[in-house]
Amino acid sequence: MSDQEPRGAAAPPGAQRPPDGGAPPADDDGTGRYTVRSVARAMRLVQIVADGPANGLTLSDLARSLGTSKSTTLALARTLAAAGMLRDAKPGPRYTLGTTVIRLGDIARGQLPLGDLSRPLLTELAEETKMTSRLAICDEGFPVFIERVDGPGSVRFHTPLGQREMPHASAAGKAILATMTEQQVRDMCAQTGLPRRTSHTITDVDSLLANLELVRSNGFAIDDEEDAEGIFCLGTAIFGHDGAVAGAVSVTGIKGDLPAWRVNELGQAVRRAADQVSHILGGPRQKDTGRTGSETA
Amino acid sequence: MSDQEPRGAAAPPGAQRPPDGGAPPADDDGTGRYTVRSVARAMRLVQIVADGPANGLTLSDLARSLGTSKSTTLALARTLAAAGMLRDAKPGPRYTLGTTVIRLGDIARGQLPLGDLSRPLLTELAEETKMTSRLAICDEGFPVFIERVDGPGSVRFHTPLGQREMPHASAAGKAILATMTEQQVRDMCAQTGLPRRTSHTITDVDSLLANLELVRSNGFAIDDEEDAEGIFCLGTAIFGHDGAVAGAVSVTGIKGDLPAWRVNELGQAVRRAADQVSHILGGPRQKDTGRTGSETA
DNA sequence: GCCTTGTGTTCGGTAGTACCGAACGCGGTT
DNA sequence: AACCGCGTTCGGTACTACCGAACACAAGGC
Repeated sequence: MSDQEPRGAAAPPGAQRPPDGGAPPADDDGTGRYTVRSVARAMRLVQIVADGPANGLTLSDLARSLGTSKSTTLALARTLAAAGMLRDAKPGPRYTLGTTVIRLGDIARGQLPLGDLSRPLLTELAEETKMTSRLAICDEGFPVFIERVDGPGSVRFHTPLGQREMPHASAAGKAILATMTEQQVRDMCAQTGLPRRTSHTITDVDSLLANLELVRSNGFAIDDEEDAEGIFCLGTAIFGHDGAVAGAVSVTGIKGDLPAWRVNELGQAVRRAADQVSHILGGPRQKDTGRTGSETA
Repeated sequence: MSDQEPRGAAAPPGAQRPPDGGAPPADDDGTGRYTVRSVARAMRLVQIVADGPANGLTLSDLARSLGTSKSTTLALARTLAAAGMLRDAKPGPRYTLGTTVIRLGDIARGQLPLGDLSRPLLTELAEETKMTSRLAICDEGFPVFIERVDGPGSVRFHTPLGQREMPHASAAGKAILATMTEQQVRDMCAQTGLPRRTSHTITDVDSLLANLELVRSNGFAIDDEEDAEGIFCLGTAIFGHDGAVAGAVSVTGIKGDLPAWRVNELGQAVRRAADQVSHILGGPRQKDTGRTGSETA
């Protein structure tokens, strides 16, 4: 986040370091140890373009955001453009994301066994519940949505794909957490904390653990305006062939549109869909309650 | 493809290049001039993983495919993994595509004005025609599909997104070519040639030009087993707010399922959908015949 | 059992290169 | 005209990305 370039600013021009090399490889870009700087920069460049406006950014914009000189930025951008990751629009070169990105994303979803297979099930679920239904994979404990089917005539939510969601403030996240041991849950929470998103967000571990107990007995997790005001989600976990949690299925809708008496019915529908996904994966159906088998791992 | 590393092998150690610069910066990686080598390699690495098996590749596999040492490959892979572009699976580190790729792809489609907006239209078209319907953007003359909606109960075709299709052997491609001048078409063909895909593929420019004339008078383009045996496609162009061709809409199905008398009806349906997309973009409806207006450009 | 072959990993050392800054040519606005 | 801003090119040098060898570990063969 707050990484600044140690390159041009810090080193006095005359100070030539003795060649015997007292300096270790010098932690690279703030990201980690032993990485390739120019590549890390290039990836940050892509991120910048992705976060930028839809009509693209100029080279100077990129140079400023990246904190490098224009010439360096040009070289990076050219290389990325040659690979199709970036694309320079015609009038007054503005860089946007290239088509290769789309292709890679499509391949990634296809390789992620759940990719295409779950689509029909999500479509069915979306029609049945009239809500936006999504499928998430479990990425080191975090839910990451990889597929989305909007309900018929439903409002379109801003639901980005491929992004880590907060485990404690999403239905999918809590469905996944509910399959873990208490210690694992505590470890997860230690990583990210439990940042408040709305006035309903669960912000202490003990309340979360109690909530997860409820998830286990109900068979589905609920996000009742805990992530965004007015938004209601409901999700259940799915399991892979090894019995470990593989992700979750969830539905999203406007809280006001949803009478309380429908919640249980929705929960059953989501759970039925999730079980079918688990079945495709060769995994077990969701356990009714309590133990989930992942404890021995 | 057949680029070999000029690094350690080619340059004699003592031969110090005269500083006046007789040699130009030495074409980098085979990709283009003035690019950053390590970044180009990193992107090739991602491509290799994408083209590899779904269960991933080992580091040694990557090193072999990339033609670099394991240590270099490790540094590249680590950097990419830190950015989320790659992901090392748990048992015996195997690299697969990371979730960032999915996120970027989703953003890219969202930024590509057609992204979400066209979805409902494609869904409608898919239900109406009972065929797989897709939307392509025009990338330097080439059609690149960015959205796909499978028809109800239709066979799932292998239809990768974000990939350049052959202009002469796809309905979308010919729909786009039909908006160009003869010279532009010839230039396009000169770039890629007209490789034969099936026994029905059009392989000489004059036949192609004649076919395009037919496209203009019909108002839609047909791919009658020209790209793949047994596959029938039908497409029409869409236009942006500047009046230039922006892409195409096409439907795909099994040739045998499609009686000849339905072709015209399908053409009208596709064209109606394409016109609606054009309308969303603020562009003109497709012209009935002949001139397409892009000739003056 | 040991030896072999594979894996992923770390560590020096050097040559090469990725980086910056300055200068250039353009098209726009003040 | 003079002025920014843009994208682009060109040298030169400090740095860094690269390789190769060595290491630790796991699996498979004789």
